[in-house]
Amino acid sequence: MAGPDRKPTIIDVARLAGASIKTVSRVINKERYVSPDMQERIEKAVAELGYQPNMMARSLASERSNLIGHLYGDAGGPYTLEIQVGLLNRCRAHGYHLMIEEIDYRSPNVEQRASAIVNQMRLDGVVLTAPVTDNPIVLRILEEAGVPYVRVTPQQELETSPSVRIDERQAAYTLTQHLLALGHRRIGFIKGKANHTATILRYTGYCEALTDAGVAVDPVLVEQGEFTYASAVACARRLLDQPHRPTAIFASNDEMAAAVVAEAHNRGFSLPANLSVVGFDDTPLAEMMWPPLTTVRQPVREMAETAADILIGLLSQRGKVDWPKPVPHQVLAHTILLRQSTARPPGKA
Amino acid sequence: MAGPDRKPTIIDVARLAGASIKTVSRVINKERYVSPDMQERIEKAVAELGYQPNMMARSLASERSNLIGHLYGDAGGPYTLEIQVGLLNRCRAHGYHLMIEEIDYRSPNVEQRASAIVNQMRLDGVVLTAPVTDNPIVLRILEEAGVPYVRVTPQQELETSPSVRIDERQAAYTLTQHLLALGHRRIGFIKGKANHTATILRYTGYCEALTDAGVAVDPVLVEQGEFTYASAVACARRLLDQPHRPTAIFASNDEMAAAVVAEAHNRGFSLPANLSVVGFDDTPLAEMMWPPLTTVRQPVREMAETAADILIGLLSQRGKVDWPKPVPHQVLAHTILLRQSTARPPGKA
DNA sequence: GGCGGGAATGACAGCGGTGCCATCATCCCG
DNA sequence: CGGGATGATGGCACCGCTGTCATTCCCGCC
Repeated sequence: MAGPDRKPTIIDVARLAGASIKTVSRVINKERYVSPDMQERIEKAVAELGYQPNMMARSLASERSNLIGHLYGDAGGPYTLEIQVGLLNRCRAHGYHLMIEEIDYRSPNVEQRASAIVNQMRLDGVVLTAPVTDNPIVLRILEEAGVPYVRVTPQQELETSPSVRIDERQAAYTLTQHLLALGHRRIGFIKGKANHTATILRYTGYCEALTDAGVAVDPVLVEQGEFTYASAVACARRLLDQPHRPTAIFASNDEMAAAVVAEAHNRGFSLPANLSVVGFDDTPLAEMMWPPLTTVRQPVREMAETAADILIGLLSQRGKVDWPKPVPHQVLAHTILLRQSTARPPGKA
Repeated sequence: MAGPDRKPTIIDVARLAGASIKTVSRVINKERYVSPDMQERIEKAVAELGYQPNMMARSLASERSNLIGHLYGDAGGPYTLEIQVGLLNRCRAHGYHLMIEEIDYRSPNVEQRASAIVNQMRLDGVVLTAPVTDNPIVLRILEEAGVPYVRVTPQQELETSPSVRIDERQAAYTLTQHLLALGHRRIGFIKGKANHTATILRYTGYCEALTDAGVAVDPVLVEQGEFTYASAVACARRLLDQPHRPTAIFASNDEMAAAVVAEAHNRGFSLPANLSVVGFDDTPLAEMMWPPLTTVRQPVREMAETAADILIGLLSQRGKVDWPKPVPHQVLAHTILLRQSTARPPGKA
C-alpha cells in the first residue's frame, strides 16, 4: 500500500515490467503480437500497481469515448428507468459507460443543447427514446456529427437509423378484441397525449378491432387524455356520466386506467362486474392496484437492451462509418396480460 | 455550412480570431484578464466555427472531468429515477454531466467495480444512494481515491462525508400517532428488508409512538417484509388471519401497503371502514390506488438536488481538498399526507 | 546463402486542451 | 522619475494514452 500517492500511469507499468509503454498499451487493449512471457510480466505489473487506464487520455488519443448517451425528453416514470436499466446492462457487459441527458424538447435551444451533449462529450453512440426519438432537430444534429444512434419506439422508421419497438397497433387491436369477446359493445377509449407516437397507434388498433367486429366507432366514447392520472379523471367522469355509458373502458396507459378505476370506485361501482377497464404498459402499478389491471406488457428493458446491442454491434466494427443496409428495425413481442379488471358486461353473465 | 469536415479545435479559433490558443482558452473558461475587444473577437470566431471544446482534452489537461457519478444498488423503482432527475437538474445547471453506474453490492468484486468506475472515469464527485450509501468497501475506495462524495439517506452519519436525509424515525412516529389519534390500538406493522437503513428507523418510530401512548408493542402484530409487494401479501395474510386482528396496518413502504390493500379487498373488506392502512414514500402508486393511501412523502428530488448542490459547492472551490468541518448533514422536511386509507376503527364511529 | 514475410517490440509524434511562467504595456505613488 | 502593482497576452511543456512507422529477430523456402 506504500508508494507514490500519484495514480500509476502506463509509464509506471512499463518501467516496472521492463517494457515499452506501447507494449503495455497492447496488453491493455488485448492487441496481437505480444509474447506470452511479456504479457504475463505486464499483467503482473498492472496488478501490482493497481493500474487503471485513464479513460480521458485514452479517448483523447483514440477518438473513442466509450460513452453511450441516452437522450430522453420527459423524465417520465418507470419507463425511462427500465430503459436505463436495460442500457446499463449492456453497457457494462461491453465496457461502455452510460451518460444520461435530458433534453427539454420544447425549449428553443434544443439545438444548442443537443449539439453540446453530442460534440463536447464526443459520445460514441446514442439511444433515443420518446419524444426525442422523433425530434427532427436532434436527429439532424446527430447525423451531422456522424454519431450513430438507435431510436426506441419511433413514430416512423427511417432508412438512416435502426429502431426498436413493439407493434402497438396490434397490441391495442388484440386487447380490444379481448373486450369484444367478453361481450362488450360499448367500449370507451381514452387517448394519450396528442401527437405522441403511441397515442395514434393505440387508437388505430382500437378502431380497427371495432370495425373488424362490425361495431361502429362512436366518437362519444372517445376522450382525449394526456397520459396522466389527472387528465384521465376528467375523461372518466365524462364517460361515466353519459346516460348510455360504456361497459368497458380502454385507457391508453396504466396511469390513466388507474384514474378510471378510482373514479369508478368513487361512484360505488364494483369492478370488474360493473365496468371493465384495461390499460397499456404494465407498469408496476398495474399489478398493485385493485383489481389487478388487464394490460399490455412492453418488454421495455429488453427493448433497451436490443437497442444497445445494435448500437454496440456497429461501434465494434469501427472503420465502417455507415449502417449496414437496410438498417435493422426490430419489432419485439408484446404480451397481453389478462388480470382481474375485465369481465363480461353487466347483464350478460 | 461549408468548410473542413474536421471538428474545429481551439487552434482554429485562435487562428481565426488572431489570438493565441491560451487566450482563447481564457475566454472559454471565463477567466480574467481578457480585454473586451479580444473577448468579442474570440466569441465571434467561436460562434462562426461552431467550436465546442473537447471535454476529453480538457479533462486530461486539467484533471477535472466535470463528471458526477451516481452509484446505486438495486435499480429500484421510482425512487432511483427521482434521484436522477434531481441530480440531472443540478448537473445541467452547473455544467456537469451525470454518469450513472449500478453496483451489484452482493457481488464479490464490488471492490474492482467501484474502483474501476471511480478511477477510470476520473469522476469529480459521487452521490451515493441506498444501499450503496452504506457499503464500507465503496466508501473506502472513494476515500482512497480522494473523490468527494455525498451520501443520501445513510444509515449513520459519518464525519468524513456529508449526507442528506429526512428524519424517518420522526415521520414514522407521527404517522403512528395519527393512527393512535383515530382510536386504533391494535396496529400491525410490516417491516422492510432486514438491515436496510429505513427498516430500522421506521420501526423505531412506530415503537416509540406506541410506547409513548402507553400501548405495548405486540410482537404478534409485527411482520418481517422485504419492501416488495409479494413479501407483503404473505405478511398481510398472517396479520389478517389472526383471531384478534389489527384494525390498522402500517406498511414500511407504499408497495407493501398496496399489497395489504389488495389482500383486504380480496377478503371483501371495505376500506378504510374495516381496516386502515398507511404506507411510506408517497410513490406515484399511493395516489393512484384505491383508496388513495395515507403515507409519508420524502422530498426525494429535492434531496438529490441538495446532495448535488453540496457536492458541486465543494468542487467549485477546488484547491481545497477536504470538506469543511464539520461536514454538512442536511435533514430535509418530510410531509405526512393524509388521504383516504385511514379512518376510525370499526365500532368507534 | 539470400531473401521475403510475419511476429514482437519500441520510438515518437500527436490528440486538444490547461497550468505555469515570461513578457510587455500601463498606471499609480512617493 | 524609478519601481512595484496590475492588466493583458503569448510560449511552451505536459496531461496519459494511441496510431504509425521503424526496427529487429526468426523462420521457411527456393
